Amino acid sequence: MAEEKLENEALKGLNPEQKMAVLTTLGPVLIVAGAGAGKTKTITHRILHLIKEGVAPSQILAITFTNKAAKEMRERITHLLTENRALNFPVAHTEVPFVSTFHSLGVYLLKENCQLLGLPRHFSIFDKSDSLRLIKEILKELDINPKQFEPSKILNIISREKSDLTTVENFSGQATKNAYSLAGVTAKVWRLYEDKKRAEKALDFDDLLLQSYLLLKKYPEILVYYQKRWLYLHVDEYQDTNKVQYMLTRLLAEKNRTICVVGDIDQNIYSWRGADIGNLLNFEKDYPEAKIIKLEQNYRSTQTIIAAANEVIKKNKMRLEKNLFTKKEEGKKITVFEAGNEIEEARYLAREAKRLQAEEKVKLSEIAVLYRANFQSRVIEEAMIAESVPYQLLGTKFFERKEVKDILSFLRAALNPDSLTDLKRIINVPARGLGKVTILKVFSGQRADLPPLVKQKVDSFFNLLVEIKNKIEKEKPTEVIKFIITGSGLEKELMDGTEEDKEDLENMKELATLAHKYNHLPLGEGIEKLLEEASLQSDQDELKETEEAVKLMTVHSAKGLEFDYVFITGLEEDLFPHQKLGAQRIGQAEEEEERRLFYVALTRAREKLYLSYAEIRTIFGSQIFNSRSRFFADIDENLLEKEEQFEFREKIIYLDI
DNA sequence: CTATTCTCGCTTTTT
DNA sequence: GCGAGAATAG
Repeated sequence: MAEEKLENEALKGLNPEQKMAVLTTLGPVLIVAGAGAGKTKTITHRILHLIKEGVAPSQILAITFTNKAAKEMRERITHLLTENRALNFPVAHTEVPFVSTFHSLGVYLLKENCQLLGLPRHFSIFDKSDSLRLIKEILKELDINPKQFEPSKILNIISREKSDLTTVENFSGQATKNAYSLAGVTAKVWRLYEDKKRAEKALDFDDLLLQSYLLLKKYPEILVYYQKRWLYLHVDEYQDTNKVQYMLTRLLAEKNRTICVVGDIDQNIYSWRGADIGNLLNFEKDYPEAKIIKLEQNYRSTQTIIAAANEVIKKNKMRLEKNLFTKKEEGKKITVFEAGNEIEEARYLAREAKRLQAEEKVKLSEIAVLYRANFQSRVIEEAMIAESVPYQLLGTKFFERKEVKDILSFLRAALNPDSLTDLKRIINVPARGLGKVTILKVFSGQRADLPPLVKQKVDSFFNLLVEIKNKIEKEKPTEVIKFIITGSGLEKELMDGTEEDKEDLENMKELATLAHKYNHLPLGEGIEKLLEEASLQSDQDELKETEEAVKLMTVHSAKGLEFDYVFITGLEEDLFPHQKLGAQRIGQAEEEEERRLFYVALTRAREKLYLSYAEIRTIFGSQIFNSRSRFFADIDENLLEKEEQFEFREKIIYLDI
């Protein structure tokens, strides 16, 4: 019986030979699978099989694309292990496979070897806005016009180069040509950026991967250590790996060659971030002895949905031939709704969701609304509120909220006194009467020369940080955060402020609540984990997972998820497929990536799809007329039905301001 | 030197 | 229609 439960859906579709290959091949395995074929499940199954065969869980490493996926996989493995204890698994229950994202793995590797790298254990992790602020500062120092050389563009180049394993040194070497070109400026800025970052004892997102790679490359004995430690490697969403991730994987796998990767080139939607499908296509070259397994049966969607998805993706030229099939029923037709504008579109979604719940007894949590760009969520939220449909917005980063970042900065600054970025952020939070000039003086070591009154204020701020540090060593994370809120005077300030202030305070308290789950860890370690989770943008949404609500998210963040009912919105030219403002027609490669993205969106649905678009959309406050997306032409008319319920076509009343 | 008001430019997608 | 920097008032 228990054996039966171990059997997973994905493997049922394989012929016995393939099944054996997945489970028993210890050498390299490449699983090429379509959407909904059970890629992640297959990895999970293989891991369990290894354990069953006597492999210690601690010798297994699995890399997933998101933290959420990692968490789910860990839970599933733990669950199945407990369930199958009766089968006499040779497992000590303290042992768990190491399941994480590449970035978490990076943090882990760098922390374990921090002394060697000259880093403190509590190194800060820069997010994009931290990096951007630093680059702006550098441009100012260099007296470079940020309009001529945009900070975000410079950061993008640096980030892409780092993902491609280019270090500052290499880049400066290449880009000596013209000091006034973008490359020249970038080289100069990048150098300073690295220096300042190092002085702050901080790493940025790309460093987590690049530095990990360089560590293993530079110290062969360390590499050997990890190769011995993780004998069995698994990588999910292999098509989305970039060069650093690929090289890191290769280093860890090249000796044992017991690597199993899973991917689908039709779902490569991160090439803008350096993801290279070549990594997947070249797997056979890297590991000539590799077994290749194709999974084409989809266990998720109805025939209608699969037919539409197949038709869409077939239009792409840069792909391997693959045809998904399903044994599920034909299913409902795809509903197309043409809205006059985005408000009407949003109202339709909200009402239809409400109708589905009332008339078809659909759980709201089984309904997802997908869109191309985050700004589209606003109108949808407003409609959900107006129609009083409970919703949950995914992807709004709780940790990116200003007030939450402030609290986190207090923690970071207390632990890492070198972190100028954090100090600058909070030295005047709440307003202590310390402005730009004072801050400049404080950080250029002129603290003693300040006017007495100002000096007193500055000193009390630094005393607060010391107090926080003491609390971290003595109290549980929840208590530390509560102390920051009260001790800093933020509570007093915000309590009798505006409605918005009170909301900010609520979010800060929410952080204290969230920190609760780290309370059981040894003192100090909890805060460390909290900061790590915050920097790596792990999902905090799970907190409200139980809530019965429609889920709103971008197509990108819907990857790997599935829902019974899926609305794909904003299907207009220039929006989906997206086209940068003012750019010329999108090229072949871009169009194909957008099409893959659309394919990902389509294949999220189990039961039914809704496609909608607006004839007029307000962007930046001005009205844009758009024609419907070219992707409609890819889908057979017979699979579609038009929404003709004109009750939704009410006149929209425009408020004059 | 700091606090407040004002204006301009902006938006893919994310670990 | 918002949020970060500049201009201006205190």
